[in-house]
Order: sequence, then C-alpha cells, then structure tokens
Amino acid sequence: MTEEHKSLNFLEQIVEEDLKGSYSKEDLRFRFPPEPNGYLHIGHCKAICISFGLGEKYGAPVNLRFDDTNPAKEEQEYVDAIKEDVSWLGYQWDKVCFSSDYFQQLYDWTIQLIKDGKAYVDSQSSEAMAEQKGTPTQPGVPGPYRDRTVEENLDLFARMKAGEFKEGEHILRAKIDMAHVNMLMRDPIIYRVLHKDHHRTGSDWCIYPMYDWTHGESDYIEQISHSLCSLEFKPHRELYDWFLDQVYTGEDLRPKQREFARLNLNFTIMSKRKLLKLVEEGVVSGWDDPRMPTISGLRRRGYTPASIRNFIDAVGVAKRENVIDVALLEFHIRQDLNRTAPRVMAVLDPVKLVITNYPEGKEEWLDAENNPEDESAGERKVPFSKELYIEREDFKENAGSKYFRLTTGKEVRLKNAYIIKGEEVIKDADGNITEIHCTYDPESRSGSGTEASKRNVKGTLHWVSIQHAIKAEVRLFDRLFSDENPDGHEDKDFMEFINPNSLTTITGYLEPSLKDVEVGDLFQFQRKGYFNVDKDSTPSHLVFNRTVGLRDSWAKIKPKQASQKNQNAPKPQQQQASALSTINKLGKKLANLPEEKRLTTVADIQKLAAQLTEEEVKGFFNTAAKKVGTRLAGMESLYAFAKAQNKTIKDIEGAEAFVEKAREDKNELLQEAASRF
RNA sequence: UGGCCUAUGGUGUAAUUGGCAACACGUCUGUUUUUGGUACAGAAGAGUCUAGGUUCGAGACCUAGUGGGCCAACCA
Repeated sequence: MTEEHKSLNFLEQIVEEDLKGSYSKEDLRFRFPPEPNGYLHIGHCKAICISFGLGEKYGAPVNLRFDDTNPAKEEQEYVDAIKEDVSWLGYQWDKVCFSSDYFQQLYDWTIQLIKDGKAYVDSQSSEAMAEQKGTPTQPGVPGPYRDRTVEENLDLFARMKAGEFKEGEHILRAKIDMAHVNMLMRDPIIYRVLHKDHHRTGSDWCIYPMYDWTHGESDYIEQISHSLCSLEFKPHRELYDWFLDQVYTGEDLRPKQREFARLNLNFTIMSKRKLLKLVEEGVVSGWDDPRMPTISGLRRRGYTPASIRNFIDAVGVAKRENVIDVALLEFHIRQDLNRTAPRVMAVLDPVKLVITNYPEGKEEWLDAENNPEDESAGERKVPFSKELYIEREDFKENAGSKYFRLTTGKEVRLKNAYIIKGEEVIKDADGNITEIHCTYDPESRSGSGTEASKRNVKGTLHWVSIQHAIKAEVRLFDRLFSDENPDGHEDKDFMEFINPNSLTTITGYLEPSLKDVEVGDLFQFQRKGYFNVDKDSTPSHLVFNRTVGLRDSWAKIKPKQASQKNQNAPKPQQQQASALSTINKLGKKLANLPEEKRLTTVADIQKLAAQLTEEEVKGFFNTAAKKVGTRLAGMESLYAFAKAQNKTIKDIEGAEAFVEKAREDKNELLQEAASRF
C-alpha cells in the first residue's frame, strides 16, 4: 500500500463501505445530470469533480446525462456548451445520455403504475391542488379525483398522451399519502401536458415526466450505483426510493442517492436563473463574459482547468453549508500560472521616461528571461532605447523610505536593462507630470557581468520602449457584485449590488514580442498580473483580459503609510487575556495532560489565580460535573487564591460544597486536589 | 404547531485502532530575489455552539436546547 492515507470525504467513505459490502468494483457507475437550460458555473464544477473524480478514482464509468424533461426551458445550444465545458475541464464521460431517451420506458412503467392503482389522473386547477396539499406543518387532504377507477385513469392518461387535452386540464399523480410529513410524498405529479416541441423528441410527446419520476428511473436504467446530488434534494430521496420500489426487479443494481453541500462563493451568485438575467439585461456581454462565474466565463477570463480542479479539491466535500472565499480561487489560478505563464513587460498606465545620457537613435536588444520558474522556457530579446514608458505609479517626487520605486536622486533597476537615477520632472501647466528625466549607468547592463551590473538597488521597474511598443486594449475586471452575499438579502434584490466599475478598459503598451499572440495565450505582465488574449482580439487590435493580479504586499503597506500620519492613536494592542480566561483555557485539558506537563500547568494556574477576584473564583463552583479539567483548575485556583488572601474555604461562600463534591468525585486528581483543604 | 440536514481558528476541510485538534487559504514576521511576484523559515489565531448523559477516557456516541439550512413550482 503506497496509498497516502489521505482522509476520504464522506462520499468516498460510502463507496468504500459499499465495496466492502455487496458492491463489486464493476458495479460502480456515476453520472453528472445537468438540465440543458443554461451554462454550467463554478458550482457545477463541484458536482462534476465529485462524480467524475470518483469515476477516475475507482476506474468507473461516468455518464453525462442531460435531464431534459422540460422542453419549455431547454435548448440544444446549452447541450453543446455543457459538453464543451465538461471536456474542457478534462473529464471524459462514458456515455452521453438523455432523459428524453427514456420517455417510452417511463411511459410503459407509468401504465403499470396506473394498473397497480398507484397513479391517478387529477383534473383540478393547480390552485385547488396546492390548497389540498397542506403545508409543512399541516397535513394535506385527498382531492376529489383521487379514487378514479383504473379504467378511467388509463383512458384519461391515454388521451393526455394523444393530445386531446390542453395544458393544465389534467395531470397524472402518484397515489402515495396526502398526509405524509414529507410534502413531496403528498401525491406528487408525475406527468403534465406540455404542447411544446422538445429539442430532441420534437413533437413525439405532449406529455412530459417530472423530475422525480425521471431521475431515479434514469439512474436505474443506466445502472448508476451512486447518484450524487446537492443537499436540497435530500427530501427527494424518500420519493426517489418510492419510485424505485415500483420498478425495481430485485435482480440488478439499485441506485442510491446521496447528497453533499453545494459550493457557494462570496461576492458571487450561483443561480442559473439569475445569471440568465445578467445576460438578458446586458449587465454582462454574455454567458462567457469574463466576469461571470460560468465555466465559459472563467475560461475566457484565463482560468485553467487545472486551477479549477485544484480549487474544487481544496474546497472539499461535506454536508454543511459553506461560503468559500474567492481568494482561494485566485490562489489556485496564480499557483498554476506562476509555473507556466511566460513573463513579459507591459505598461498599463504610461508616463514617459527619458534617459538623457543615452545616445539619441540608439537601440539595443536585450536578453530577457521568459520564466524564472522554468529554465526551459528560454529567453527572448527586448528592445531598449532613449525614450521609454514606465508606470505612472512607479514614480513619486517625494517618496518615503518605504517607497522602493523611482524618485529624483534615487536609483532603480530597469528590468533586464540598466540602473537609472531620477534627475528631473517635467510638468504641464496643471502640474501633471508629463516626462521624467533620468540618467543611466552604461556599465550596469543586466547580465553583462560587470561590477556595476551586480550592484544592488532596491527597486526594479518594468518598462517598454516607446518606439517599439505595441498598443493593446486591456480589460481589467473587478468583482461583479459589491456585496459579499448579493443573493442573501431579503429586502434587497441582487441586482442592487452590481458593481458599476466591474469592467475598466484601458490601452496598454506591450513589448513587441507580443505581436503574434493567439486567442487564449496566457502571460504574466511582470509586476502587474496574469493576462490572456481575449477572443475579441485580432492581429491589428489586440485585446487582453486580466485574469488575476499578482499578490501585492505593497498595496497593503500603502494605506498603512497614509494612516501613519495620525498615528498617535492607541495601537490595536493584542488584548491581554485575563487571568480567568487563561486559567479556563489551561484547565480545559488539565485532566488529560501527562504528569509532568500537568504539574507545570498547575503551577501556572496557581500563579494566575492570585490575580483573580473572589467573584471569579466563585464562578468555578458551578462548573459542570463533566468538566473535570475545569473543576480541577477551579480547585487549584481556589487553593492559590485562598492562600494569597489568607482565607479558608469557610470564608468563601460555596467553596466548602465545591470542595466536598470534588472529594467524592471518582477522578483521583480531583480528590487529591480537594483533600488539601 | 412539523419533518429532515447541519454546527471544529477569519474561511474551507481533517482528526482509522489512546497524539495538550491537523492541513490549506487568509493574516502577520523574517530570509532570498533584477517581479513589493515566487521560494524558504517562522508566528498569531479554535480547544470543537450550550447543558446534561454514556465512558477509565467524548470533537466523535445519546438526549435536550440554541443557531444555521432545506421542505408547500403542472422547475430541475
């Protein structure tokens, strides 16, 4: 067993248990069952990774099944997009299936259901039916059509199928229990009339099965061993099993449904319906807008499959509600891109830098490393000349000592080039800096090996030669919502939290090596972040997206410096833990400590106890009997406190009873401690 | 007035047969660095929602309480 004993999540444990039980490895089969009514988002990635991940782990097939039972919402476009997204993530399905492939089988089973008296045609309005259904706390009551004869039901259902009725006139319900505690068991609908063409079956059907009647049976038909879904389907399990009971032959594999908590991300919405609204109202440019949490959006943004899979892996699988910090997603894309993305220089907010002692008209092509994390990435040439662009924020006239960038009189290194020294600032009439003049040290060229080239200067700036630079449109994204939980306010709609500045488009100046990039190419613009080539990009008009910025510790220092001016304020000072809370803390485990450690801890407690007030000591007297450690700590505290105050336990109310109880306790340590009084 | 699920550092996830609760992100310190990136070293931060119980021993099991989630679409 070379197996790291990495702990299994609860779903893997279920599978392991089953494998130890009646399941063989060949029985395992999973499925990912999206409804083709929208694009997949990061939340679906979790479901995909769980089922496909299990498939990879156990060498089991995984079906991609389109749960297409509602022609009103479903389209071929979505089927295609979902396939693309799943395979882009790097998963291979065994079969592509459609619930609609099982319409006939489902229908046949339904006939049997009716014959068995387990389904009936109801002909009321949906309002009347809802009325009879009751509420979670009130049982429902049977409707007037519940006891139709089998013949009548068969006839009506046949005519529903034949298209004799309009939508809503009749539906077919399972006959279970209108008073069941589980609302879903109160005679759920299994078929409704829908006069709509289906994207696959066309006009073959005008009755369509509902989710519950379709899902478990589809799992059964495909012989899915473990049907994994998110927590909100937990109440459906009972019905899933009930339906399965009706068709299960006992001779083959019976699927089981298990549920896990879905993924939530802060500052993000995760509902297809709401994402659709963003698309329809033009808040974003489409399902694949780089700000969207859709897989296609993330892909266009520059996220890699590996980064997403690693992210999902890090998130884990459990049954409790969770909200993941987007910082974790960002961590994983940076981690992936740091290894793989070629480095390149691009100036996004340019200011002109003139090297006054650099010869007019001269140009040099300097060596630049493509990726310090990957030697095999090689080098490229970057042109250097007298006039450059640098970032506006990389120069400051009056800079503090913590500012490592260019300022007058100070030296910095130009990445891959020379060390320069700030000399002079040229401003326009309004006082805006238009040009910075500097001088360079001709001996200091990067990699030249001279003494001067090895000098250490604090800052290194990226730059681009003005005459060689190529222009590009650069799109900078911020989060789409300004609220951490845009979907979580009862009084406010998520649309109110849309961040109006989620997209900034600027013109950047890039080193010329970027001339021939292709859509999807990923780069690190040094010191600026990771960028990829957007699909809008053309050779004559390059368009880049910022996937994610670099971690930026300078960004954190800046605001601190600013606030340092009014910095006589009391420091946030670590709150000194009170003697009492420290004792409590120490006490908690006291009874379980090894001898030596316990003695030193007791000594600590006694020392601290001298600082306690009488009231605080009395607090220990009510400690739950179960908490031996805390009682022990209380005992020690009482002892030390009494000693320090020159009191006996008779002087302290309640102390005698406390000690007495401890003497009689079965814990020896406690007895011992109490016996000293 | 119901049923089901759930509760471990700021966040997320761990904790098989006896380890004063581990890992990752985040935060903070340093070191290295021609990216204020990366890498490396280190620190702070929970004593496991509360109260009982079972046990030699409970984060794990039981009961109750409390907090959170889900459940009444001819959606999936």
